[in-house]
Amino acid sequence: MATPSTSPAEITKLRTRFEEYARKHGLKSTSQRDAIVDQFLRSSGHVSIDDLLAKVRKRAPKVGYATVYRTMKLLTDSGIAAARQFGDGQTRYEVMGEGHGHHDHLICVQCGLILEFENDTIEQLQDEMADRLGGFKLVRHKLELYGLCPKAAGQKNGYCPNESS
Amino acid sequence: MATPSTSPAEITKLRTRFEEYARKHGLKSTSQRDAIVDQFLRSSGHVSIDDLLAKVRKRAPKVGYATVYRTMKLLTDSGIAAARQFGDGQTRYEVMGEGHGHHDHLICVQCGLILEFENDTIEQLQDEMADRLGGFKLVRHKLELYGLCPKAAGQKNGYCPNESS
DNA sequence: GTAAGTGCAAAGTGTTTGCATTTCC
DNA sequence: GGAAATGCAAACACTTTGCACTTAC
Repeated sequence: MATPSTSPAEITKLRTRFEEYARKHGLKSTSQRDAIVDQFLRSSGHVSIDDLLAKVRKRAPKVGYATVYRTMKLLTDSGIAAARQFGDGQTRYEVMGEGHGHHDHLICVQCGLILEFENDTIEQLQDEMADRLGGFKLVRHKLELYGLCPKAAGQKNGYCPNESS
Repeated sequence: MATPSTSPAEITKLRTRFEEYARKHGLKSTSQRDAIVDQFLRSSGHVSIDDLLAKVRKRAPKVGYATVYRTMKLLTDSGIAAARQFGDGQTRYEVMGEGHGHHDHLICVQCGLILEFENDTIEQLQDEMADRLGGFKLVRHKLELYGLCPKAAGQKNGYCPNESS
C-alpha cells in the first residue's frame, strides 16, 4: 500500500481514458507521446521529469525535454497524472488511477523513500480547524511528514539501506 | 493570533540574538545588512524576497538581490527566520520569535490571505501514523490547508475583500 | 494540405556564485 | 591591511516558449 504500481488492467483503462481525452481535444497520436504516456503509466511512485525522460530515451533516444513537459501537462490536465512538489526543486508526477485517490506522503529524509497514507481522522480535524479559524471552506490540503525510516535511523549516518536506484 | 506582527520588545530581543550570532561567527555589521534585518523583523506575516527588497530600497536604494538572499540565509541559519514554500514559486520568510514556534498554515486560494494555527491532536495523529507505517521517527512536517475564506466564498468570483496590498 | 507535434535552442523563473571593489574593525 | 560584505553580472536548475521542420490524419 506504500508506493503502489498500477495494475495492468488499470493501465489499460487509463490509456483509454487518455485516448478519449486526446480525441475530444483534437490531439494527434505520435510515437513520442505514446512512449511517454506508456512509460509514465508503468512507472510506480513519484517520477521526476528526468527519471521519465531517461526511461523514454531507451526506447526513443531523440525525445526532448520539451515534449515530456508538454505531455505531462496533458496528463495532468486530463486528470491522469498529479504533480507534486517535495521541496527538492523538481516536480514529481504520480499516476491518478482509480483506487488511488487522495493521500498524503511520508518521506524519509535520509534515503528519499516516499510512502503514501490516508488518515480520515486527520482530514476531519483539518476541516474543523478551517471552520473554526473563521469559516474557511477547504478545497485541498497538503500534508507531508518527513522522518527517518527505521533502517536509516539505525545507521550511523549517510547511507540508507532503503535506498534504491 | 492569525498572522502576528512581532512586538517591539520581541524585535529588540531578536536583534540582540542576531548580534550575538554575528559576533560568534565573525560577521561584520554593515548598513545594508542592518537595514535588511531591521526591515525583516518589523515585517509581519510571510515576506517574499521581492517584498522585502522593495521595502529596504526605500531606505537604501542600492541594495541588490544577492545581499538580501545572503542576509536571509544568515537569519535562517541563526534560527531567527524560517523559510516557507507555498507553491507560488517564491520562498517566503517568517519571523521565528518566542511564542511563535511551530505552526501550520491555512491559505485562502482566492485572496492569498495566510492564517497560522496549531493543532496538537493532528500532530499526535501524525506521529502515530508514521510509527504505524513502519516505525518512522518524524523530524518535521508540513501541513498546508488551502480553502476559501468566508468573504471570498461569498463573492461571485475573482475579487476578494480580504485582499490587501 | 493543414493543423498539430517535435526538437532544438533561446528565454524565463527564482536563486546562487564568482569576482573586483568597497567597507569595517 | 586583511577579512568580510557588497553589487553586479554570470551561472544555476528547472521549466516554458518561439520557431522552422516534420508528422499524422
